[in-house]
Amino acid sequence: MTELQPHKILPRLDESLLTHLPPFSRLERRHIRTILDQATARRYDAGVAIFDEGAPAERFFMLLDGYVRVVRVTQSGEQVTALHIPAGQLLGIAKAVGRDTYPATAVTATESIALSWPMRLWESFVADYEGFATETYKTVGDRMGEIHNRVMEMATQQVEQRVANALLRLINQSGRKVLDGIEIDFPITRQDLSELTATTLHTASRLLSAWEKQGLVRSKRKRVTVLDPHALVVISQPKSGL
DNA sequence: ACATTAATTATGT
DNA sequence: ACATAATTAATGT
Repeated sequence: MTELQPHKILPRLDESLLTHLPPFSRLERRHIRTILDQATARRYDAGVAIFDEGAPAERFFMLLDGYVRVVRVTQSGEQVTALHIPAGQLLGIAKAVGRDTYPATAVTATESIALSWPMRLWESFVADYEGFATETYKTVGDRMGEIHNRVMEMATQQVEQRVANALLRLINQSGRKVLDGIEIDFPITRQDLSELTATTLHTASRLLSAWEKQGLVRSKRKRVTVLDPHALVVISQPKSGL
């Protein structure tokens, strides 16, 4: 009890942490080694910001465990969750989109572990490691596509369809199979869901309650399980005649 | 077809 | 006991 250390750095990072992750999977062992030797590992409690929107992008991250939400704040001060990022993906890669500040805030949805590197290493990673660039730009493209899809949804679909779609995406990207359905693998509130779909907490709550009565979903506080994905797919289809 | 306001209840530390 | 989450009804645009 005499030596209090705020947080411990993990002793030695094992190469197996990175070998199976897309940005690094094609690299030779010695490359992985030098990459790991330059990395800093940190553990984050749930609900803390890994970095803040607008702050100088000093480091980029690889999420090893947990989930983070990428959050932006509008002029009027409302929070909007842009997307969720599961373990195994890069994070805070401002340089990949030509920025030197973070474009959004990253908040841990669960307790998480991430590696990080100083941003000055970005160029050398891209230059030195075959496949790193292509893989990361692919994920950037995927994310932009997803955000774009949501913007389209906001304009065209009704609330009921949007939250149905949001739930379907969440179980596809971050779902965990349980006995009778697929549970969203991180704590998510009605508020979160409403931010994802640009509606109010109350509407999201009503829809969830209604679907629960119909046996499509089951939810406890902060946990949502989809029991009948197909029924949600049906709901997510725009109604004919509009 | 939704949001907003407000009151009420449930749930987790 | 307290704060946070979720439900529900009433009212507004």
